[in-house]
Amino acid sequence: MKRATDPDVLLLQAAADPTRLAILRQLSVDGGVCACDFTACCDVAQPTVSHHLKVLRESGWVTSERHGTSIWYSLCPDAVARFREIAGGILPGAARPAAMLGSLVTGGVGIDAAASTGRRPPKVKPSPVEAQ
Amino acid sequence: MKRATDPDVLLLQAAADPTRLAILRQLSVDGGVCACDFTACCDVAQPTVSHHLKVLRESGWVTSERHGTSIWYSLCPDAVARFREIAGGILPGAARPAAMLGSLVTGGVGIDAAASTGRRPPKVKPSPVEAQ
DNA sequence: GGCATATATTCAGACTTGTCAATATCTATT
DNA sequence: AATAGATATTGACAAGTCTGAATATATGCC
Repeated sequence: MKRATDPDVLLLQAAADPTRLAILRQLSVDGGVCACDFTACCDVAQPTVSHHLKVLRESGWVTSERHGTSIWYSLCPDAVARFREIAGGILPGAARPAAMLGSLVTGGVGIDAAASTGRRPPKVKPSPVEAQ
Repeated sequence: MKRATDPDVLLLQAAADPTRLAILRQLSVDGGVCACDFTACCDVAQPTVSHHLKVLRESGWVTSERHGTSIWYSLCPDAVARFREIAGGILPGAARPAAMLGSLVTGGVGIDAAASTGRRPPKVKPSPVEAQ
């Protein structure tokens, strides 16, 4: 497996687990939650909760604060904001025919279909939109 | 590993991979992209691209459409919208002291801190907010 | 049909992840 | 200091994932 280094991917990977998403949602509802309470909402053993909390901590999703013997977790606003940005950055731009506008619209950032692969389109390479 | 069944988790899992996130972002920029072009933007072999496209297809992220020998992929608006909803559903509600309002606010959906674990808070269980 | 191109599938290997039992660490209380 | 409770760490195992080589399938053109 190619170890993920992109921070966005790390953030998504941390959220992409049933137990951890449940933890995030619980924190979203309750604001600050004692670590001991997650064993109930997630139906896993205590070491497992601790493991997932560690993953969330190291990926920047949550911060912890000790109070007596228990430890309280809460969401990290930066991570929440970044998550929204990632989601907001993906748009279904299916209306634009890539073959015609792709290189213009992307301005060199995106793929120039012909140049990137070093080959020509077979004969014509019609967009799925304009074809039909 | 506990197989994920929650559709939200499946959607996140599909996006939480460097190659697949790159594919999603490329689709977000270009609208409709020929499968052959992803090998360039992701720097992986053709079978690998095909594998990731399958994952994205089965998780509902993309739809495919054949045109001649090539196959065009585009983002599925529903998945994009759902992704935004998931992101929007996580809020850093750290301002609310869970110990005081938790059971009231969640109305039985969230955790009732005292009841869920079948035990009482040690002596007092102060919120990290009100403590200090 | 035969050939070339594009995409999908199969298979195997290396690596990662989720889980829990056992144990350790830390804190507060007596 | 001893004890009790909460959380973290270690270790091990099962299961999943990513990857690419080899191969199969599908489409279009001659």
